[in-house]
Amino acid sequence: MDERRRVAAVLEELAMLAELAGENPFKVRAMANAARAVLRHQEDLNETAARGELTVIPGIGKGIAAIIVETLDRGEPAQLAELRDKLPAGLPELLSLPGLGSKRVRILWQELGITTPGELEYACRENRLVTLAGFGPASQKKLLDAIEFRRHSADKHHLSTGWQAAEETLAALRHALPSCAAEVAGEVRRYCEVITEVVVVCAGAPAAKVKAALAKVLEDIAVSREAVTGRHPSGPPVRVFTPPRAGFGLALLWHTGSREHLDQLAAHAVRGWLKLADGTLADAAGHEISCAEEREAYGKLGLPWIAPELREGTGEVAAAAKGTLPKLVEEDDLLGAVHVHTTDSDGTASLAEMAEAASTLGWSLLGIADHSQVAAYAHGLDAERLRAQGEAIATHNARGGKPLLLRGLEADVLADGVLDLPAGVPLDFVVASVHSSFRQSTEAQTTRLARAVSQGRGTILGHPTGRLLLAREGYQVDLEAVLQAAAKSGAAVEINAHPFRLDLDWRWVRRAVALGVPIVIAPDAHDPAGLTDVRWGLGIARKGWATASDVLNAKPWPWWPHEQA
DNA sequence: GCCGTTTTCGGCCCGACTGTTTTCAGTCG
Repeated sequence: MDERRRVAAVLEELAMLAELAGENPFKVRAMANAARAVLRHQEDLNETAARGELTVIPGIGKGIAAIIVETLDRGEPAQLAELRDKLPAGLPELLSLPGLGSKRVRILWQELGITTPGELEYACRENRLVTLAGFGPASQKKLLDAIEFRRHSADKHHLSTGWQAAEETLAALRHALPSCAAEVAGEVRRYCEVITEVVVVCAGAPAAKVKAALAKVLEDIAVSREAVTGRHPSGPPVRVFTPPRAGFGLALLWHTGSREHLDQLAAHAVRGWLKLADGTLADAAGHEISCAEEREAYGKLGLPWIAPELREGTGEVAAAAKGTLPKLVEEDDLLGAVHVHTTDSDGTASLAEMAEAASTLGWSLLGIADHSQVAAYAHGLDAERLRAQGEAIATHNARGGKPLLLRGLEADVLADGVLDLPAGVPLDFVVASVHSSFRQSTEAQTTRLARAVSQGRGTILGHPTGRLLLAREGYQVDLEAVLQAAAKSGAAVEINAHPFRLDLDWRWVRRAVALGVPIVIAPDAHDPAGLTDVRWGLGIARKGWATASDVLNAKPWPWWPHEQA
């Protein structure tokens, strides 16, 4: 973690604990603001501190400058340890439950002595919350649901987490066992938005060597008959299968496909007088057929290779047999991306830095979409600042700067589906974003979002949730109705690829494709590194059977306004 | 705690919803 992030994390924790301790809310906010200021600060913090110029940074005064210096020198300010000692350790976890803020957490703690989610669950089940001031039957039920949801998702992980764990595992194997064939399989390879485990196939090495190779990457490593298992420090369990080298292709096929995909493959195999079961393929005489490469395994089954993203048993085997598999959207198809934040709202890099990062990625388009005015918490742009940003973008484009920048806005959807758009400021596109006002009945949320989407071409629907998800359980939208509205108005639907907002279920992507609603793959990036998050969105698009022509930011971009001019 | 003065105190970012009240505090984004 770089120095800025480390200091910002300390300031954020200080703010959270100070809030729980009941300190002045404005002091708390000052800490949180300072954390953001640190993230935005361009220069090396140590150098700024050495010159004694920390207080030059807006939002940082004498007090917080001292905290930063202490953090840089000693790793942590004394204040932080004091606050941790003063407060029960479970309070931050309580605070993270939806519906609980610092005030209510303090009431639970001081009135009922509740300091952990477990204690809270007991209290709810014993009906002890209803007598508490500010609480009632409804909040008791909501909290129980939230705890239940958390338990239910405890063994689920975001794709980005699984991806990271898979890459580290794979790198360790390839480094230690260069002669082996190793590849990621399972849910990660299929680009499932949520994964329960990481699966890797490593062929051609004894399990003991595989175990040794993983010692630095995984915890709790064990060797069973068919696999080496462990747990990545970030959470997900990892299984590494170790077939003989000659069986790599078939093992990869077997450990990648969903149960449904494998069942359909087995049914297809029978028609060719073959038997696919338990990871082995045999001919009519019962002789085992080995396949060193995956393409070869599909070939033996009389099928072309099927992209891993499609292996969910939703028609891909039949399509492969008929030769009608789609030509999925590829990374090279992407011209660029939209929905990118800058320091003008809550990003941590400037417009110029984001443009440069996009150019480095080889993109020719970048759509800037900072927060709209009502999102004051994120320093949303009013008409004047939005106009100024638009002018900066126009200047960049007029100079022939790379990439071409689009003027956009992530506009919150206000009451009755009205978008928070300042009048008279020209925009190339808008990302309609669900505001907290959407936390009401499914019907009302759907109506509002559908109205927002029907406001016209170039509107991109942001953050819709079809099912789950780990971090976004609050939204309830009838996506079918919203997609219908989008289909009518020519609006596009966004796949938000931010690791924690990867919440457009691939089944809805497929539905959008079927309805002819264009898809936009958006990184929702707040810094240059975030731009590469489009890979998650790209994977989900492919999983939803999207081709280049289904994706708005793949060639060509028909509504690109500057081309029309 | 930060900031900016009509400089040493008073304001700090806001709109909407929910569940609890019986007019509003707490939470969220």
